[in-house]
Amino acid sequence: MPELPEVETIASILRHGGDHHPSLLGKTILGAHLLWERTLASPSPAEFQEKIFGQVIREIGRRGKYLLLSLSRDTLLIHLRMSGDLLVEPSTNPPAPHHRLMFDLDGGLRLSFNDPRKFGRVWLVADTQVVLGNLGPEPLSSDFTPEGFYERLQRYNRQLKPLLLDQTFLAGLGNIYADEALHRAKLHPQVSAATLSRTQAEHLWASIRQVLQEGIQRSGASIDWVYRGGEFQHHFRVYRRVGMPCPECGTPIRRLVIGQRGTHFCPSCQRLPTPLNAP
DNA sequence: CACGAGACCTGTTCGC
DNA sequence: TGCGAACAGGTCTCGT
Repeated sequence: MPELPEVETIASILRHGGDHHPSLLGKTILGAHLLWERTLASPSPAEFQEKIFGQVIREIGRRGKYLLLSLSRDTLLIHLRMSGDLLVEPSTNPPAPHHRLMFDLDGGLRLSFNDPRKFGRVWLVADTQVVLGNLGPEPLSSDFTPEGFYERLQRYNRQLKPLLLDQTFLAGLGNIYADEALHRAKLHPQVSAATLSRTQAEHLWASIRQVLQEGIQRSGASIDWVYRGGEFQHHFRVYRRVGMPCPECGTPIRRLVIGQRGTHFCPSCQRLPTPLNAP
């Protein structure tokens, strides 16, 4: 589920409080219950239990698709992968189906990591660089510039779609926002990054920021049974809209598999450049 | 270096 | 209706 806008939305809810719970800032972690072993990436379960006890949640942030809870001594990093979600509930609730890790907090609250597909991972580390060290630039930060983006695109003779999904190239884009950004930039997902003109690169840069900002503004996208609250799914222009008309030109949207991911695009607005030596 | 396949998992939806 | 196939917001590892 969660790409940058969804993780940002969850971080914001945990930081400022939600409909039925207060902010988690200042809460003390009284204990952890690990229900699916592999959810905890590091350290060992025993060390995790021992280290997390008594730490206070000081800050709640995000880097790429990682949720960051800065604690008294360490940082708790959470990656939701495909189906993960976080909820705050009374600590007396019985564990719901698919709960993988639960944190008891003071005030009778519990922070629960729910993840049907079990792909999500949690780390407790002193140094976040161990986990976040290879991430690419943060697309909404001021140091992500159109000039720098153009120069980095030039370095890769790779198809655009898989490159945009590569978190070491750019942090936070996932399948939905990559498809939506490419459509707004009128670029075919299989165009080689290195062939983009300066203007095309700048257009893509602006499109990426636009879709992410709109996603955040609409509290993310909610699809299927995972994650609730977001509205961005009502504003997709191509994602999962096979056969429906392109909002720009009316041509039916098509789907391709690129890098093992379903890819949605308008075959009219997003054309592959014709080779110069074509017959 | 660039790319594809397979793995990790469970649940929903689609097609016959 | 039933049942298997296809598909799903992500990332890692291996082989070519």
